[in-house]
Amino acid sequence: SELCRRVSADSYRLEEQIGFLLRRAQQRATAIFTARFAGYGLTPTQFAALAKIADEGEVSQNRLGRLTAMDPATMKGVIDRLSERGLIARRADQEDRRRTQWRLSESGAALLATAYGDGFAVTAEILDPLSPRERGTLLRLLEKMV
Amino acid sequence: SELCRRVSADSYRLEEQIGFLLRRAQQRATAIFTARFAGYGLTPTQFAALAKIADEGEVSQNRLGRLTAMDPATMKGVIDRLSERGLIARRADQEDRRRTQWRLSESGAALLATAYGDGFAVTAEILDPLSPRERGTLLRLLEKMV
DNA sequence: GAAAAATCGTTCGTATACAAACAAGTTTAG
DNA sequence: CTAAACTTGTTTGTATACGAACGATTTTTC
Repeated sequence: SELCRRVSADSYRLEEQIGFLLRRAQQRATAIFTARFAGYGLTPTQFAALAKIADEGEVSQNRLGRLTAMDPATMKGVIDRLSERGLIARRADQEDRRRTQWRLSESGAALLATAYGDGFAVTAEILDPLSPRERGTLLRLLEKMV
Repeated sequence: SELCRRVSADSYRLEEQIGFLLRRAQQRATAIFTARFAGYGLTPTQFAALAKIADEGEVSQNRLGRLTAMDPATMKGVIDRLSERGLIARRADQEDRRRTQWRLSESGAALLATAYGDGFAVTAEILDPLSPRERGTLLRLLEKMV
């Protein structure tokens, strides 16, 4: 139609745009994670938060957000849900009264210890379509782009 | 501490997991898009929907969802917002009374005609950290992985 | 031709994701 | 030392994203 001709989209192909490909790749990655972690009831961001708290031992909410690439508003929701489930415990910071420090609870540590193996399995499944060499290349290029 | 030792996360590095890298890459891509498209008031998914409707001329809601990689529930929200802004127009399908067909309105076509250029600019900015050769490699690997 | 299966669009609930504005507390500049 | 600037965490509002369940309709199967 006249309308379509005028828009003239001949050269813009959505399927080839990096933004669209990244969105689809992340959808697939999330689906693989969700299937594997159904039994834990953990989302990718919740698992990332637990893993980083474990790395740090004790960490403030804002710093945890920076380490896991979540903004403060998003971090609050993730922390609230982990806290409600008793997987993490808070401690008021004496030196800076604005801060809340978080650490793993006993059950959080136990859950995470079991879940790590599935974390590796998720990564392996996501990368399965690629050769070992391609996997390294992809990680390197994504790292360079971010 | 005992808790940390037992979790033993030494080998799981969040920063190197493909899922985490994809999430960060998409965050950056979305931020670049949002900055460039602030004047249009269009989100990445809304732009993708408009571009695909333009490609198809007229398309059903479910088919549009498949073309833009959105599930039906997500598609409904995107369609509703585009429709409320008058950028797309509906038509009841005579052959299949379950279907709603969508096409660009005059203003939607006009907006999209201008926006394509910024779409290309967004792609260019996202890929800017990579060499031309690396850009091709990244697209090929993402395509293979999805 | 009737029952079964599939498709289309909708609704609800939960979970990121982020802009914007805010209060409370801490650090820095002059 | 004090005012300005910054940091920390919270709240609100909007927009994906998807599982699950649903009614209406169409297609397939037998």
